[in-house]
Amino acid sequence: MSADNPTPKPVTKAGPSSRAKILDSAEALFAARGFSGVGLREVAQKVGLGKSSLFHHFPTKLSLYVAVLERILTRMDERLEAVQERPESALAKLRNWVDVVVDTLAENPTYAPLLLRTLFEGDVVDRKDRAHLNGILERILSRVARALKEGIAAGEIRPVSVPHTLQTLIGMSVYHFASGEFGDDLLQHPVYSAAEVRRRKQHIFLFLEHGLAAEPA
Amino acid sequence: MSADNPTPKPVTKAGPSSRAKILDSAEALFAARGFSGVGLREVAQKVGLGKSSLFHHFPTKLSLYVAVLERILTRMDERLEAVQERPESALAKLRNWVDVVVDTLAENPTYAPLLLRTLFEGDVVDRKDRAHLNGILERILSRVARALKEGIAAGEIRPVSVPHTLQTLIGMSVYHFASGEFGDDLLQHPVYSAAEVRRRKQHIFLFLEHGLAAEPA
DNA sequence: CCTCGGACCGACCGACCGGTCGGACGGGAA
DNA sequence: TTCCCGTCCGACCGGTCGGTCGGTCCGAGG
Repeated sequence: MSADNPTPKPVTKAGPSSRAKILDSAEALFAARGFSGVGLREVAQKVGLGKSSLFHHFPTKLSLYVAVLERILTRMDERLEAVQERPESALAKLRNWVDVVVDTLAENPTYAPLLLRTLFEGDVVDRKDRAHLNGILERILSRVARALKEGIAAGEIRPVSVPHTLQTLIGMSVYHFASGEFGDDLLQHPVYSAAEVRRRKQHIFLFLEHGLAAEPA
Repeated sequence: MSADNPTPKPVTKAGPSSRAKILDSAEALFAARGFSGVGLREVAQKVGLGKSSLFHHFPTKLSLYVAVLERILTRMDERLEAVQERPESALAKLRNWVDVVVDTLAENPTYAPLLLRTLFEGDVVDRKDRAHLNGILERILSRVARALKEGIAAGEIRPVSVPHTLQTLIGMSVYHFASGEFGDDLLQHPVYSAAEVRRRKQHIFLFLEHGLAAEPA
């Protein structure tokens, strides 16, 4: 069903691990052209293996795709977990998470496109795998949802709809880094350039705090 | 290159127009599974024609895809054009446009997924077609961009980055309606239900005006 | 020494892909 | 009636798809 153990045994010694190399190549290709747009021959060639060798590590093309997604979601979750939750204000917590999410997406240009694609290609992933991936995603989102609810209860945050706010946050971060050449054209600089990443963070922060309206002063 | 005239001649009489039926079916399938995920046999079967008949209306699969996109962008542009630009406040103009865009996306569930997909599958569309589609898109975005700039100049809107704000607006509207089952799960109701569409609009309006922070009062 | 098993490979399978071709059908003009 | 032309179709093309199969290679363990 879903991918098996990350590595059944650490390879005995500690090679560059074909499995990891396959995941790397597949991640790049799937991000660029999607599940149905990528052939296993291409993946194999990019890794430097024969196509049939892929099947020694992943039973089907789909299981490879799911393994790629699982690795991304797990890494994202780990990075968010590492952010200590000091008893700050809810808005400050939100700032921290946006900070980490944007950094992670910016450092790994394959993540945002791949995550967004999965929403569309969701029907290619069966219920079993979906449930598994949703579990990891759930952990990520629940952290943010909790902070939102606490902030609302404390009167620090407007009584917004939590799910709608989550959608807005995803849209502001994931979509932006998945917008590819279109985004590059719209901003007149590369979306993934250090300067634009910084601007994006600031834009999101200020938007969360003030919206678009100017200070009433 | 790009699709030819919307209809070279109105079909002589005015049949249900095979061409339009092909576009309808292709739009639904491409929205669900993307360019490479859909075969022309499937499109033909859904229309009720033989596969070879498709080639009498569109020279290649790609030209069909581009024609679908063109129709969507054109319709979206027409609906936005119909919104008269009474000399309102910039924020009120923005509200009007968000209103129209959300309505259009909500009434046509294929639009949002298809538009977002195109960002990813952009490399399948050649430069010629890209330029043509971007022209239509440009008209849509420039309207909003102008309102933003005017609002900023008038001191009504914070001095935000216009491109980043456009990205945020797209994320809040298009992404949300493209989020499929994931969105349905997150909200606990269908994203496209009338009630949730209304809530989405209100969420966006209030977010634009206030962000997340509670009134300082 | 021999065996065992994991990693790897080339050749091959049936199915399906986008696209072509020659012709059938049918209504309007001459 | 004849011809034309737009619409449509079935059969077919070369090529690629995901996946299978039999077998090679090689280092570890007895």
